[in-house]
Amino acid sequence: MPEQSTESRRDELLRIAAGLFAEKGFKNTTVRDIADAAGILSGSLYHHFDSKESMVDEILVSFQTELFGKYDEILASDLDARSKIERAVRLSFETIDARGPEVAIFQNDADHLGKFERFSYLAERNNQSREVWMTLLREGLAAGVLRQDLDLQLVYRFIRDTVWVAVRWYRPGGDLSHDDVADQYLHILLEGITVGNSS
Amino acid sequence: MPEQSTESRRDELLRIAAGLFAEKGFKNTTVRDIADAAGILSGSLYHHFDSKESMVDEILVSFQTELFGKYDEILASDLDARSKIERAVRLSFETIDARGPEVAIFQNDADHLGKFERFSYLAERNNQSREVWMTLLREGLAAGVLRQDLDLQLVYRFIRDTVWVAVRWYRPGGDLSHDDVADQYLHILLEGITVGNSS
DNA sequence: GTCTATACCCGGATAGAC
DNA sequence: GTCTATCCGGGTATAGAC
Repeated sequence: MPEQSTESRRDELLRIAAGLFAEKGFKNTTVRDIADAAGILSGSLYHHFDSKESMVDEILVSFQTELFGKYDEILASDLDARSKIERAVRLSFETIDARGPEVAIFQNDADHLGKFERFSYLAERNNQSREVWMTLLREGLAAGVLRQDLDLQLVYRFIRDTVWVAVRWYRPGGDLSHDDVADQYLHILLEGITVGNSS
Repeated sequence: MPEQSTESRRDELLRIAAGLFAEKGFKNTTVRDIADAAGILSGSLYHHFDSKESMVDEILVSFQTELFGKYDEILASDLDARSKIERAVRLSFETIDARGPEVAIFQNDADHLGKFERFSYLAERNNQSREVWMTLLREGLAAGVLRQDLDLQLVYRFIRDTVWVAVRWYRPGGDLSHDDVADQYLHILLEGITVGNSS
């Protein structure tokens, strides 16, 4: 078994920290909180990491690298316009399922962290995300899939906000799978909640 | 003029605090921040308020009293089921427009504050809000306005999350009025973004 | 109603022993 | 790789003068 799941102590500490950052917020989580949860003392954390900032930095970078790799796969695929939008929406709910803490940190703390130079990549990723979605929506409009009277910028904002906000209540392993949630959400997004709509 | 807009010093301080709580979060806003913004020293705040907690408490209570009064008006009105849902959605965007800071505080800090006894009313209001929306949705279903295959609990969560999340980007006095945003959002919610849907 | 001065606690981070 | 001990800054809150 060449790739066994040996989580290094370092990775374990990052996972513990991510959970706490997600739950309480970055600033409201103390290094003592993290150390307590890991069963060590706060000073010992500094054997592994420079600072609390370094920890959240590492968490966010690795998360975003993975996520945007998947967005790029969707853009590069030969799916039709509607299917690409569906895939991108489903990717969000899969990500909430698999990487909930990272999504929550991003939702709650990215705005604040982004003000510091060290985290300037957060704003770049934000722009990149907008470009991905606007490309998908424009393709949908050009393909005649989307209604012509939509304000695409506004549609983008709604989708961006709504595909991620479920991280507040979704719990992996609960009654609803991420696929169930994605099905319902796509149905609402694509066809609305009222009767008399197509498909 | 019997009701002139004499904002008391106390009210002014609460307004300043609300803006800062909304921008930086409750815990990340210091009493010194508030005092600086008000042009006084931190010690002087304690002439007006017991504590920082009292300030956010007062802000949240008065906001919620006002908001839920309006929900009750909608419930008690003789509008048809679809119109009630539309009114409730529009009320959210009106509230974001008129009381943005309070909405933001509620969105960002209510979960955390709600863990303390002093703020237990937040959980009660949360339940009350769910009851309002579930009532409206059940009326919509009974009236044949909504699709029968919807998971109403899930629809409720989506609406709850999405009608308030616009507080993150909406700016009063900008290009889009709250009515514009509500129009577009209702269109998406009720009929979806794809072509071939009714009305 | 505001200021001065200060108490007290908790936060991130460090140095060096083990 | 962890612990002990500690520094220092900044946080909430208080007492009393003005």
